[in-house]
Order: sequence, then C-alpha cells, then structure tokens
Amino acid sequence: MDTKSLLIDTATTLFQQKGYKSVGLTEILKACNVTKGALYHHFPNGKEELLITCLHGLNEVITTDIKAIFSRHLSTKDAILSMIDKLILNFEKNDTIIGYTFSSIVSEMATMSEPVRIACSALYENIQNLYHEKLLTEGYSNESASAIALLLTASIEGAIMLCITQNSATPLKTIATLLPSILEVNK
Amino acid sequence: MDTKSLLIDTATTLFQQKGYKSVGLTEILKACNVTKGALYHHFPNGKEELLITCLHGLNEVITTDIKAIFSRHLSTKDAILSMIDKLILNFEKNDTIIGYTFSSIVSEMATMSEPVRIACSALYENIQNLYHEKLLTEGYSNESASAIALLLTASIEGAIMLCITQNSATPLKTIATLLPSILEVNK
DNA sequence: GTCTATAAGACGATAGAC
DNA sequence: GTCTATCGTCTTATAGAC
Repeated sequence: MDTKSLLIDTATTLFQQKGYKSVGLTEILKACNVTKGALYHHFPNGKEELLITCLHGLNEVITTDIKAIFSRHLSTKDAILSMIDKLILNFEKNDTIIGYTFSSIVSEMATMSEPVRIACSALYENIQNLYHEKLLTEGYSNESASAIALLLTASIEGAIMLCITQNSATPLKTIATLLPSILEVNK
Repeated sequence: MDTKSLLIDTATTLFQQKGYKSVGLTEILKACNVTKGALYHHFPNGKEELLITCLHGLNEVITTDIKAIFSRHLSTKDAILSMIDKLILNFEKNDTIIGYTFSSIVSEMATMSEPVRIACSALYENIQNLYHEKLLTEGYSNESASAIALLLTASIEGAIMLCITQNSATPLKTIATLLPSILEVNK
C-alpha cells in the first residue's frame, strides 16, 4: 500500500478510537512507520488536512457498506437490524466501534473547526440519504421517510455513545428491539 | 462566589462548548481571573480532577432541572416535549447546548480515562432513571419503561450531536414530532 | 518522495514566597 | 488561600540533506 493510503488508514482508526486531539502526529507516524517529512509531503496543511481526508474516506466506506447491507435485505427493518448486529459484533470484538461512528470527532471538532464540521455534516447527510431512499422504496411518504431517517441516525449514534460510556453493547441491543415498531407506526 | 465554585462553573461551560482537550488550563484561569496556584490548591490532581468535579456538579443540575420539568407536566410525553423545547431554545441562543449535554466529553474521554468514563456513565444512568420513574407512574411495564428511557436518552443525545454538526436546531425539532408516537405504541 | 534535526510554542504540573 | 516563576514534556510544523 502506498504511504498516503497507509497514513489515512492508520489515522482513521486512531481518530475513531481516541478522538482527534488525543492522537499525536508522532503516534500516527510510529504506528505505520512513516516519518514527518513524508506526512507533510502528502498533507502540506498538517493534521487537520489529514483528518478531513480521513472523513472523506470514511464517507465512501460507510456508503458502500450500508448499500451492500441494504441490497441483501428487502425491508428497511431487516436491513437496519442487520446493520445494528454488525455494530454490536464490531463493538464486542474491538471494545470500540471502528469504521462506522465518528461521534468522537464530531463532538470534539464541530465547534472548533468549520472545515471539519462541514465534512462531518456531509457524512451524516449521506447516511440519512441512504436510509431515506430505502424507506421510499417501501412506500413511505417523503416527509416521514426523512424524519425517520433522522431518528434512525440519531438513535443509533446516541446508542453507540451510551455503549462506549457503559462499556457494554446493551444500549444498541435495546434500540434494536424498539426500532421495528417505530418503522411500522410511521409508515 | 468562592474560587472553587467559580472554577467549576467556568470550566463546566468551557468543557461543554469545546470539549476537554481543546480547553487549556490557562484559558479556564483567564476566563475567571484565577491563578494556577489557586487551582492546584483546590484540585491537587489537576485538570482531570476538575473535569470529574464538573461532571458531578452537572449531575445535580440536570437532575433538579428534569425533576422540575416533570413535576410541571403530568404525561411523560408533554414533559419530554417541554424538555426538548428548552434544549432548542438553549441551542438557538448559544449556538451550543450548555447545561444539558456532555457528549463532547463522553466521546473524547470515555476511552481515555476510566474515572471520567465512570462519571459520565453515572450521569446517563441518572437521566435514564428519571425517565424510567416517570414512565412507571403512567403504567408502563418495568421492561418497556427502561427500554424507552434508553431510547429517549439515545435519540436526544444523538439529535443534539446532529444539531451541532448541522448548525441547526432542526434535528431536535424532528425528533420531537416522532417521540410521542413511540411513547404511545410501547405503552 | 523520504529522511533527520530542530524550531517555537503550548501544555499540565510544581516550588516556594507571601 | 493565592501569587509568580519555572520546569519538563509534548505538540505541530519547518528546513534542508539525500
């Protein structure tokens, strides 16, 4: 793998695990055996540019992943439940959720850096759009589809935060039992 | 106000606005005209001890606030809607939600410091207990009351994160339109 | 494109006077 | 209980050799 991709991959994982400020450049560099010179060659504007690139990459990963899950399940309900199952498995393996959430970065950086805020906003918008489209194919109205897409995004992100705080996957499991009825009622 | 309380109040606001790592000790000290010597007299273990004290204080503030709102509204539905209204007002005034959320601290610190994680966990548990009790008085079963309490906490915290990311109160407003039906269905 | 060495500053924390 | 001065350490970022 080329140096640039290696840097992005390593940094993405570390940022998701520890947040932005807690991860030093030296830590990223050590983790993938790259030196400062190389980093500043690929990212002239330094750490923040690296973070934003990571967020763009995450956008693509999440999109293709959700699309794949959605194509395997006809109903939004089954698709969402399968997504949450994957999150739970991910959490129980790594003690943190890598690859899906970026709440640490959002809450740490959204008020500090406008470019980062915009990148995070695009990511959430993207996820909600995927939910929205799936709901439309099931006959939901445009308004209720977008409202439910938002509720799904919010409750899943909130549940992930509770999981991290409690050190347990229970919150995600509980959410999974309640979401089906929400989907049915608002159809 | 005594120096210790002044430090706690100032630090609480700053931590909620900017997160933990982004706020330097010097910034807190300048904001309330206190010197390093005084801070380390009241908090010998430094910044992290100050944070944990802030979280404990936040716990009491949130508890009394939610209890007051709950006593003014008979149904959980009305109480929650009134709570969200207050969050929206808070957000539109300050561009950040001060006094209620601590998501920035959770996601930044939960994986980094075990004492902080425990303090955050206690805070969420407390909030969920308040919801839980209120739901019990309305005749919800014990299990469904605790499940809904969790969903309420998760979806509101998630919505706050979306508000911060999008720089708009719309996510909270949307959540408010959906929560009533969730409360009715699971009764 | 990658390396090392170094700059310049911020950080949390401490010591000792008052 | 509060003050100032200072200590190490860590941080991001740069300069210049290869």
